[in-house]
Amino acid sequence: MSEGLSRRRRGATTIEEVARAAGVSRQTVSNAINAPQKVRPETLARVTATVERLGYQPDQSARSLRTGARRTLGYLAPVDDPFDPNPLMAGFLEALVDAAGAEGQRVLLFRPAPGTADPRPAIDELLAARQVDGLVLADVLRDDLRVAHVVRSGVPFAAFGRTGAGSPQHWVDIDNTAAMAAVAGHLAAQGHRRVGFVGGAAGLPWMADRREGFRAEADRLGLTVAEPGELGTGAQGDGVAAVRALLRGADRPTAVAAGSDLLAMDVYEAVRAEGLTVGRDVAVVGFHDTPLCRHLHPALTSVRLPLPAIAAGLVRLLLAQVRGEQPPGKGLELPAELVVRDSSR
Amino acid sequence: MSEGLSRRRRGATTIEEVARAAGVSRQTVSNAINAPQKVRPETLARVTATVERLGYQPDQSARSLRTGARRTLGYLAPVDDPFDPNPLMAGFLEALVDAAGAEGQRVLLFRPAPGTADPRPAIDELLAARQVDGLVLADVLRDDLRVAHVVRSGVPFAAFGRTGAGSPQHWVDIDNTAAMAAVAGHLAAQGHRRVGFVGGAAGLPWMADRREGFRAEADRLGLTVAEPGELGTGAQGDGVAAVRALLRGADRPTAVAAGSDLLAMDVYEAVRAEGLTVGRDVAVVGFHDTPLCRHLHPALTSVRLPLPAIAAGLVRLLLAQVRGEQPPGKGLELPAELVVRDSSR
DNA sequence: TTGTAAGCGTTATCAG
DNA sequence: CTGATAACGCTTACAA
Repeated sequence: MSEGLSRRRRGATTIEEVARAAGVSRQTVSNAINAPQKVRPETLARVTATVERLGYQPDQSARSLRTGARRTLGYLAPVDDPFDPNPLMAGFLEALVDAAGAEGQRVLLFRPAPGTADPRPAIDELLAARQVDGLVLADVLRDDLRVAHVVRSGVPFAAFGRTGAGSPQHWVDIDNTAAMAAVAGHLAAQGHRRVGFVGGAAGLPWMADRREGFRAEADRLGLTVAEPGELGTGAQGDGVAAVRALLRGADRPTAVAAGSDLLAMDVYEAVRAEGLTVGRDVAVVGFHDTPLCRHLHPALTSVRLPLPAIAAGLVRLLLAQVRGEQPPGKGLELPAELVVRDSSR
Repeated sequence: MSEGLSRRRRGATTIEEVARAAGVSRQTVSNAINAPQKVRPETLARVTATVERLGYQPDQSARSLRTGARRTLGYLAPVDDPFDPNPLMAGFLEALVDAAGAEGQRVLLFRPAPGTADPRPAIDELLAARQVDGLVLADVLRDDLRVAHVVRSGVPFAAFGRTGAGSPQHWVDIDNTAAMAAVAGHLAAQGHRRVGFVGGAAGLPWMADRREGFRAEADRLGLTVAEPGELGTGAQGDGVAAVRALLRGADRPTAVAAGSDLLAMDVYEAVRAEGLTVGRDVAVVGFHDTPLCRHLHPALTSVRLPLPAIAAGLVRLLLAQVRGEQPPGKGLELPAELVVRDSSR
């Protein structure tokens, strides 16, 4: 019986104890918590006070076993390229935990087994053990293995990033196109006529959207857009070399928009290497508004993602499915905000 | 009864179904999973195969209710200063999830309610609902409110960072002193005689250790150490100004060690602003080895934290307590590795 | 409105 | 080594 003892030692108050202390039955306490309108106000007050006094909370395992609801959302942490990690992972997670908490949900982190790239076994395990009510996926591609898998398994999910046309449109994303159009507009308003775009590794849908959004608006405004040639992500220096080439010659761009703050750092270096000054000779704009921006000199203008709104949207989308409601048939596209700093004014 | 139906829809295989399919009783299946040595090998094989085939995993809620073990560790996400976020949050979390997973544990993220600074109510809630077996705390100070609180509540915990002498020594930390001694040694070996240290906001114990470790070893090696005056964290530019002052005059340091990679960025800027070149006129060393290092020009020498080992140590420490074993009476101090790049050679 | 009884899926106890 | 029975703490019909 040392087992029951150790459990008791954790100070776990049970519903039974609350009931006894309040002079009512177990079920009345349960009702007071889950269906207060079923309890006479005066009884409710007494029970609530007792709950408060004893610091009682229902045991989540017992509750889950009975109701089937885990009150927990799983977040599949992407396996990052250490060279180019998701710069928002930490901030997004914090926003997600807050948004989930506002709906009474916890966030459970999980990852593929180390050394494994395929996340599907990890997903299956989590679902088989019934530890979550739904899943949040980040960095979702149009054609994503994870999405296909969770759709097949039937678990509620919500994606940060867009799913393909064949999949349920359970996603939230920022409007990359509009954000970069705003960047182009900002640069035009500052008087720039020749602008550059640095997007890094091709193929990522959000990067493609940023490029297109920038080019289209720049065209509309009569700006000339230049892009460097191949620009690998990660390997140091070659990105800089490509941007330097862009900055040579008489008709060099007077402003460069980058697809991420890290890429903007490369642009800073290229500008310096060409003997020019960021913010005076060449304006630079980044993307993500990481803490980095304020540590660069001059401070970097960047596009800020509405992380709390994104997280709230994902949680709402997820809980709608958990409750069996029909989620909206299309994704949620949120605006991102341009934060202007000295690098572009 | 639509409730039972929806739960069933999730495809949850029960132990009962496995037992039927394998032609044994429930308990035999349970034994096969939890105490294989109690089951005759041939039966075990049959049961295991059936478990595999049906993708069965015990329902974690039921299991927790019965055994008291949640198989889940709580991670209290620090409320970051957006100006100076913990640069390792993402990487540390990934390591923690991996380390926990290796021991069959999940990681549950939680935070104080938004707008609240005091993490204690959030801790109490999590414990009252019995959702975790133990807690991981990060960025722990010698005299930490959170530590005092969890000690009082009696829940197993492990701290990244050091706890005060009055608290249980359930912590893992890097050897900041030795790491910075290694930095001083490295700079001395490169022929530097006058070196600087930039530590940012005073008062943080790890920063104090870094400073002391650096100064002590520099002294021992006969180096002259200079430090800037007040150097606020966050507010842009003033840190740079302080470092610039340090770099003026004939006996300027030829190398500067920074207490973080972000501070090293300020040093880069100060060096440039003084018309000098990083890596040639002034060597620079950072701390944390964030992805930033490889995006700076020249690439930044930095101190890499052994995140997987730290995470593994924390999990081991935590599980020892959960199992009722006596944890070691002192903390675990792990070495950090100096990664030399072009900024200091 | 309250109390009674049942059962969620699992593991531990104890008899075979 | 295997099979019946009880219990973990809770919620939800159902009857009072």
